[in-house]
Amino acid sequence: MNSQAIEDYLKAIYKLQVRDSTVLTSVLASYLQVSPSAATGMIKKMAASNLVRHRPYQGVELTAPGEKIALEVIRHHRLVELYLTEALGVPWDKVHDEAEKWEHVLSEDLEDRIDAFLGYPKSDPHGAPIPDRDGKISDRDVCTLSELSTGDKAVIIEVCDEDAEILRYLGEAHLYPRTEVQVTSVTPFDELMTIRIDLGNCISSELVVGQKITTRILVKLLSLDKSPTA
Amino acid sequence: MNSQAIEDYLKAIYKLQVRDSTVLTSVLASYLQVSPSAATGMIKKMAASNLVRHRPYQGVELTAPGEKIALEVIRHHRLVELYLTEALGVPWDKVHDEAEKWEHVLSEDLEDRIDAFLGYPKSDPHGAPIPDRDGKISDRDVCTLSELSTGDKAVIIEVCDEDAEILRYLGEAHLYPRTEVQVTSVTPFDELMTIRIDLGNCISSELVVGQKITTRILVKLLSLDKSPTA
DNA sequence: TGTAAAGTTTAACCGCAGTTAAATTCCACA
DNA sequence: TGTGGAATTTAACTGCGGTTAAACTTTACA
Repeated sequence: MNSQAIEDYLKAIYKLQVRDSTVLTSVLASYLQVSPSAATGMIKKMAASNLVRHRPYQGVELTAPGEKIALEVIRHHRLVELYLTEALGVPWDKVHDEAEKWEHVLSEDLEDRIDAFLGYPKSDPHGAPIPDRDGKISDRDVCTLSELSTGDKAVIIEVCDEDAEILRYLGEAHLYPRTEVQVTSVTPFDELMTIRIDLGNCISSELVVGQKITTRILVKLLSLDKSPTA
Repeated sequence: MNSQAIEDYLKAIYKLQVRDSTVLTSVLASYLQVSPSAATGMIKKMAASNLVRHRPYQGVELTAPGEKIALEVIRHHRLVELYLTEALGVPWDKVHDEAEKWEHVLSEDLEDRIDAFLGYPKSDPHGAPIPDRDGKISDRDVCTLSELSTGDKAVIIEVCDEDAEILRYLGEAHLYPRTEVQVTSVTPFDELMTIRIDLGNCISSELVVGQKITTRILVKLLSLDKSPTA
């Protein structure tokens, strides 16, 4: 069995690899809030167990066994997040921190029971995909909200779950997964985006959001209608 | 916050104090499966934090703050045991080991949600009382099954939860909390006890049990009818 | 009442995961 | 192409919770 610390490192490397296929020690260290030397030490230990590949001074990459463990931890995390929301009504800005603790103590048996209780779900409350038992994640055709242009219509697929304050803000604005939005306008330089949010029942609201928000929302483009609304 | 290790020590001392008000280092060490010197070390650390009182070579006792923490951990443990049984259908011989892990990562918020979900229960699946939020445990008028005599009728209040094999055996025999039993006979020397078990619907079964079992079952005496059935 | 055995504590050590400080390597730029 | 600065790694150390071995109490009994 791997320690909780190693599980946290593997999960972090997995997440950081999405952006850059090789992860620098300093990036990993600051993500995990430890000193660079602590990260180096753990990297060497994990490399010795063949969980990561380490090219000194160049960065680190998961091996197949390392990625497998990372995906198991992520599966635990996301199942627990959804379970806490569905079964116990924990608000969506709190489930992440709880799941950070629970993911490390979840037995296979309990994982299966929770999975069955939830009806073998495909995504967590923030829209993040839940890997299946073999660690497979279904492909998705998404981009960030910030990549859209004026007139684009899209449906929210996923929001970043790691900042509770942002989640509370998004919740108040009804920016949940499955909510439809349309880009009304984008300002130059700051790229402030005005979006129309579909609240259902033919009601909608408008909101101006900056890149702190637009880069943390993944959407699926619905139409390519570029005609300016103005 | 106290470490998981300290929580485990406090809980262990609490349980061992039920038998003997002062707990010997060796007894604590063997209960926790660590060396006596490890126990001594932790005892000294906990004494320095005023969680226990230590009389060297004589034993250890919980202080009021130490008992408070022990009861909080026990409350977590028993709530989780019941929750896993009720909400996820985990069999009663497995919930103990799961709860040993979960009890240390349960937030106050989640504790409250689980408590409410379960309807503020008073006892866990094995019949052990759940302390309330202030650590209070309601008084019970119980004795061990081994203390009964021929002819005594009693209702099972609690069974020891720490041995999964015994729990499976008890489950097969329908020896759950709230089951009624009557002592049919007791052999001399070995004190093998024949008991009639009320299975409901006017069906009953008979079983011969030794002290390994009879000392691990807490009952409440229903009648003092001592007339031998023979 | 002296002593041996049993129980307890102390001492020296280990692995884990972190720290700071020093040494090393890499890279970009003059 | 040499060199300074930034990133990385190594070295020395810390606290935690465990270990074994040695030293020390306590106690029971001859």
